[in-house]
Amino acid sequence: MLQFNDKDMNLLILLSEIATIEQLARNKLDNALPKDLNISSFSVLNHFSGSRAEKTPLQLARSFHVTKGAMTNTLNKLEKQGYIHVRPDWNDARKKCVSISQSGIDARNNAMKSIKPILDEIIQKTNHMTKKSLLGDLRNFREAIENDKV
Amino acid sequence: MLQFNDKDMNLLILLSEIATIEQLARNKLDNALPKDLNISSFSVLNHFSGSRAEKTPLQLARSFHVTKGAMTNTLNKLEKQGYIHVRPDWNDARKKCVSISQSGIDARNNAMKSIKPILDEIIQKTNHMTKKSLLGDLRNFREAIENDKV
DNA sequence: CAAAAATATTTTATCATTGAAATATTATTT
DNA sequence: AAATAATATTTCAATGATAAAATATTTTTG
Repeated sequence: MLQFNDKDMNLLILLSEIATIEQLARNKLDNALPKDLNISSFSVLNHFSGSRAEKTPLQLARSFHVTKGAMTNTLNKLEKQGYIHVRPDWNDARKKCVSISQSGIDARNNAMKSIKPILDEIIQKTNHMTKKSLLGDLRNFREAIENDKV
Repeated sequence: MLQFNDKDMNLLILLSEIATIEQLARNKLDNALPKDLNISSFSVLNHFSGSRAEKTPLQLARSFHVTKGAMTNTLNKLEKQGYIHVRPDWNDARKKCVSISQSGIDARNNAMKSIKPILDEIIQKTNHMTKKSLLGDLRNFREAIENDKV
């Protein structure tokens, strides 16, 4: 009779808890966002609100741990909407440089307003310590997954 | 000039950390699993390894926070593979009763063996306290998201 | 310097999920 | 008991992601 140890089982439970939260949060936010912005597009815009420095599509794909094709798709939509600027890299014709536009900033701020009630409800229902220890633990945990070579 | 408070921003960072981990873990496990089992199918089989009691498709959909259509899809595949038994509920013809088969148990154990190296590497790279506090905090956090009516 | 390898982006086929509609059955209302 | 509402499952079109191949450009090698 096969047996797996408790640590493995507990890790699977932990991962499934994470997957559940991701699904719940994604659906809630997706529904609350303006219909012209899905979570992927919003995340890219929000990323640029922290630092408006130009990024290449590949850098963005890596930041979000998403395939290059998926990022091409998201950036094409954002560009058509006028929310980002895309220009060639004059030093290397393989690359592009992506930055947020003013209307992208506006769209991001508007999107923030539409999801704020959801964020505030979650904040109100969880206490400060939970969220604070969660973030630190999650970052350690991500690094453990990110760095292993499989 | 629009301003959003730190709590909102930190919550978004936390959610994006969760999404990142989910994506990393999903890809790693998906690649490691036998090709006839994706994460969704494996999760259902694994669910039954804890308690082999029969469940309806709707109960399973709710457990995994997935739509009924998605669960129909997953269960159809598992049934074709012979990994689950599906029978009508004799008391209520709208319902079905799903349970795991012996070859489903075997497939699940086999799948566990194929992902074990990944699990063990993560376990080795994170310490016990991190994982222990993580799970508790995540459960509180999930409940905060789960229960709000939006 | 020409050929081969590496890098960046896009394209394509496939797949799993969603929301909503369709179907079937059971429970409730009047 | 007939009509209406509620519940469980399936189907369907649309969407967004993946892996892998295609294309274009730059870097490295011999």
